[in-house]
Amino acid sequence: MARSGTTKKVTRIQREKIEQILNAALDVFSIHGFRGATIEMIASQAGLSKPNILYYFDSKEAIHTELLENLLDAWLDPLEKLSPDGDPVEEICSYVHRKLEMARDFPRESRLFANEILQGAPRILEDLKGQLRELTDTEAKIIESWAKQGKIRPVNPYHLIFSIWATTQHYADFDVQVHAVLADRADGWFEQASQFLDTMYRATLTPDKG
Amino acid sequence: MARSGTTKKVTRIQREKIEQILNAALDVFSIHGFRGATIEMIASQAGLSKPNILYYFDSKEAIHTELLENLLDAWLDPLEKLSPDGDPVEEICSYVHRKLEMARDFPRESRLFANEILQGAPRILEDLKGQLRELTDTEAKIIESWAKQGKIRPVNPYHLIFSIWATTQHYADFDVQVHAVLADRADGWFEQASQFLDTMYRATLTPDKG
DNA sequence: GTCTATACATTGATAGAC
DNA sequence: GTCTATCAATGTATAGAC
Repeated sequence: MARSGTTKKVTRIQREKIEQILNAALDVFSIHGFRGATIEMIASQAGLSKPNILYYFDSKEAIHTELLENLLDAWLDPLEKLSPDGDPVEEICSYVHRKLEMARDFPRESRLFANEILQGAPRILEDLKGQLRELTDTEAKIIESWAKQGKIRPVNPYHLIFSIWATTQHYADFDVQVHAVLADRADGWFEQASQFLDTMYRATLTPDKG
Repeated sequence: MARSGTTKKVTRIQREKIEQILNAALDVFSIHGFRGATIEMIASQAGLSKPNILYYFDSKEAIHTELLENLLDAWLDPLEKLSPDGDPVEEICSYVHRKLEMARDFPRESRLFANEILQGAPRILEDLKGQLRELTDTEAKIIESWAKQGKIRPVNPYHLIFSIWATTQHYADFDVQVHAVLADRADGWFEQASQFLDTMYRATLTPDKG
């Protein structure tokens, strides 16, 4: 019996198999997208048979959904950590840094997310309009209040946030392009990007002296 | 006979039909990606029958390839127009503006490209490593020389270019997310983004006075 | 040139032996 | 729990009438 909604007891072995499948599925979905991926690919990547995958999950879509749900919380966590009490420029630069680290350490998650958004976010549009929108509103208000107090230069907080998402996730989502362009210089990309973005956001946000 | 490699005479009518199909295919591929798209979808969008599509193109892949080839030149054109003789900050800001206009006016092309890169650029990797890499090297050298002359602040030219691509294409590729977050404020997104990016890149690039 | 009908391959999902 | 075998659906591409 496949573990549908009514999960009872799940043994350690079962949990490990499920992790193994989800990990393989993340590999496959993040590269090929939902429709481009096949259960066969996931099975092969996980070292299991096709029906065995479907013993642990009801359907291909069920695997995909579980991955997306797991993703969203972790993905938004760095934004949530903007502290109103810290030094504004440092807070934002450290947010940029955390996001860039995620692009480096969790590129598959970034691409899974990008794939979903690109195709119109059919499975997470409600989350975007709810959870993400609320969180962004909250953080935008913090940024706005910093601007009003003259602690950072006046900028549109939403587009500041968009630019941070874009510039950092770019290194995961467009990884192939980045490497094609940098070629032999690609090795130090993380440090280079980190330094560039730090420079850019400090220049953008640091208020004029006097 | 399908118009394979050996194209002879192509009438005006034929050219129009081909345009019609390519336009419909761009709609479909840009949303669903290559594998997610079906010939049936393209046919329906173009108001033609499925075999009729395959009368004008050898295969689904042939349509996709033609779209990608048409795309690349137009896509890289704004970068090519960076003039070494203009005012550096203005040149770069106007490049940003042109790219943002393209995200607004050609979002389908942007998403088609993004889809392809996300999946590892199987069909255009050689172009990226050749054409794109050379062009970027050339423009990076121009930016570097501006920095050496003190006309802009010293920044890593490659990561400056990456950030411009990322921030502008974000409005096409992540359009759904942008609209979900901005909600009722979304109407003026282009002007807001344009102003924010102008502010950011001026702050980043304008050298300190004195 | 355009259609209907169809061949053929892929793939999601199930049945049933072990 | 895991496998082989298989079904049903989907989708690419072709054949052949008109």
